[in-house]
Amino acid sequence: MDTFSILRTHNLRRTACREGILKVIMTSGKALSESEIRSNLSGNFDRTTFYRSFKTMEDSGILHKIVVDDRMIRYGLSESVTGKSSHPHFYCTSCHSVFCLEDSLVAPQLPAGYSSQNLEMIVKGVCKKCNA
Amino acid sequence: MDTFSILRTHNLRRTACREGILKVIMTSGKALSESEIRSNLSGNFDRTTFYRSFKTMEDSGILHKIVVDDRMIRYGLSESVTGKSSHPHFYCTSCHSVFCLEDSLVAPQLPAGYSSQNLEMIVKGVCKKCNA
DNA sequence: TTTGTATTTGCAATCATGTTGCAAAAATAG
DNA sequence: CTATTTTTGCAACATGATTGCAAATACAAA
Repeated sequence: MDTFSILRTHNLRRTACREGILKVIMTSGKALSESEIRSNLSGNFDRTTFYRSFKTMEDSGILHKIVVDDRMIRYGLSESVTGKSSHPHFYCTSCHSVFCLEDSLVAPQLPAGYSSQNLEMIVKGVCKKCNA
Repeated sequence: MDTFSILRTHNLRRTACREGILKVIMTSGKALSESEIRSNLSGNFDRTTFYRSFKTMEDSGILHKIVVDDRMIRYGLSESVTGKSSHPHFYCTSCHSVFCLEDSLVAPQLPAGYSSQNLEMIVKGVCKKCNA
């Protein structure tokens, strides 16, 4: 799906910043941080605009956050856009990249009274490239 | 185990800040953020001292970080101290508390060439108290 | 195509979180 | 008690993120 259709089906206006962000993420096939996205983006946008674009697209369900403990928030395309189901992520402690894993996630048993909205799993380790 | 023994068995000096942090976490039975810990702590320590205490105790394997997407790092007692095995955490999106879940974690299959060091799972939802 | 309205942008200011160097203070070993 | 090593607190700094507001832009409707 192209960036234009993604924005349109989520009732968002088409702006250069949003389209640029989506294009960079889609091309990379990974979840990226704000700084990674900015350095791969043609055109110069204010940080504020970036943060607001992320928030808007997250709220609309286009992007989802991935947080690893290096305190850098990364954004990836959400399941409704990729068509994939919920899956674990792999964080390479050497090159700091985040990849999607293919397995599906199994929800743990919750105590009585608790309700679940969402499931996140991060596997930390070293990726193929860094292991070589 | 008391705070004194914990520090001693990990070859750390016994300081008021470290003992205070441990005591607050142990009493709460949850993973807490720096600000939560500070507000429950008698005695006033510089922010720097706090951060250094966390880092020292994390490096020694007494504490471990838990990161949820509100960008607040929480610290809980690590498995070597509690005797528990690796387990998922529950994050309440209403009261922002973090609880430990009892299930054990199952590692997903990794692609060839990838190696795993560590596994984290966060279930987001609403806890018993907030559901009531 | 032009115009009107609602949304989005960029800027400046501000806040929160976290880190570093360094001298003074405290903890431990002997 | 003293010497040595570690830890603390302060100031300065870095980074990530948010807010208010006026100017610019996107889009729908004429």
